[in-house]
Amino acid sequence: MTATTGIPKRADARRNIAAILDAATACLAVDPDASINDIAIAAGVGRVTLYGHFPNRAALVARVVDRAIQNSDAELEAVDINGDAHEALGRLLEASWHVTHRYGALVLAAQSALPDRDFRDAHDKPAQRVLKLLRRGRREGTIRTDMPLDWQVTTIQGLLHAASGAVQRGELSAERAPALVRTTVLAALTSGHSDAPGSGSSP
Amino acid sequence: MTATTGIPKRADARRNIAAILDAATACLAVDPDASINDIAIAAGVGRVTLYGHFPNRAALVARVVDRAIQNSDAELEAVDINGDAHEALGRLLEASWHVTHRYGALVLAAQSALPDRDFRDAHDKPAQRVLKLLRRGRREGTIRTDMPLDWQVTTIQGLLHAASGAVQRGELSAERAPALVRTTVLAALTSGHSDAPGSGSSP
DNA sequence: GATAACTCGTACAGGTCTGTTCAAGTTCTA
DNA sequence: TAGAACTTGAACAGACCTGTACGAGTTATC
Repeated sequence: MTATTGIPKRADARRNIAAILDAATACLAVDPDASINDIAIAAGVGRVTLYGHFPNRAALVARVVDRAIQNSDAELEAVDINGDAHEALGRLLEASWHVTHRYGALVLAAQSALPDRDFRDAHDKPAQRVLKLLRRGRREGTIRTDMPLDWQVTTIQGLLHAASGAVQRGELSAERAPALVRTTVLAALTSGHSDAPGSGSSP
Repeated sequence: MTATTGIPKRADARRNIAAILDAATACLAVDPDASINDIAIAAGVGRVTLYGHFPNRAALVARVVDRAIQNSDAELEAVDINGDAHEALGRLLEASWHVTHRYGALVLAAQSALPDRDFRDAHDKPAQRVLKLLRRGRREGTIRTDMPLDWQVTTIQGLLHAASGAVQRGELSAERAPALVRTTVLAALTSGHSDAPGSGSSP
């Protein structure tokens, strides 16, 4: 996706682009309606410079989201999905928490700035990972099957967002959040008896 | 709260005010950033007429939210809180679902248009009811006590919003939602064994 | 049916945001 | 060090929103 043009950008240009992308990520994660002006200022460049690198708001948001997805994907890819589905889901949840918390409301910015299709594709990808794991858990009997699979995904996303919001509002410490999300989601989706008292660190 | 002025409004004025309030509720529930223009059109009145009844956006939103809170409160007040806490919470959840679904994103409109204090007060009130019930459930041993009370409230709100969103996006039918919310929340917050298979209609 | 209350369209002022242009500077690169 | 690439502030046009003003037309109410 990186420009097919043979001429490489100048060093300062590349530096600025990176700064803009970083600033945009930070701004949009907090306020999905952050203006181009705010972002330019946060990046330490002029508004015109920003427009020199990104044709419009949508393009910028798209790039930011793209990068966020890529990073998130790498982070989630590193999670060990094998072994007991219950345990694996727990690990995936904690990793997902970090991603959700870091990128916060960015998803909302994407939703209003990107064409529906693009947004859909981007947001669905991480869901696939969860979906796969849930299917396995259902097959193995650790995940309850008396509710739609989609709803279980919705449940997970909902709780992740809720936790992220609570932390941002200062109602919950960022340290406690991942364990709580893990415990709560597992309790909600587990079929039989549920234990998982502490945030177990058993090797 | 209704104007202390002795002179009652004319009939058509009252009718229009009602129409504006209804339209505003509907518009804001879908898009918290709906413009005054959109609302006026939806209400079937001129923009100027709207400004004749409400001095500004904030005042209109405040009235809409006020009414929504009042209605919600009545609806939730009608729920039987007595008896088994587990069962009672189930009933309260289904009622809460209807409220959440009806007023959707209105809470967001309130958040950005109202002074923080007013908003806080309004949104905290319904939470009190849940809080009270959760406390009792914890005391009685039906609700798990190994996670903060606040988090449990957050969990409930998060799942309600998630369900509302899923229905609006067409991923979930409005009929199935209440039972799913109920089952899922109870599974998440119940301490011991959890049953609640079907959406029981046992008298 | 007369009068006050109400509505309506148009139009305006002030604000914010987006995206573009331009002319002048700065900095990388070769 | 020369030239191309890049940055920059100021300034503009266009869009949209809020809130206000006005004059003419409707409609409830007594």
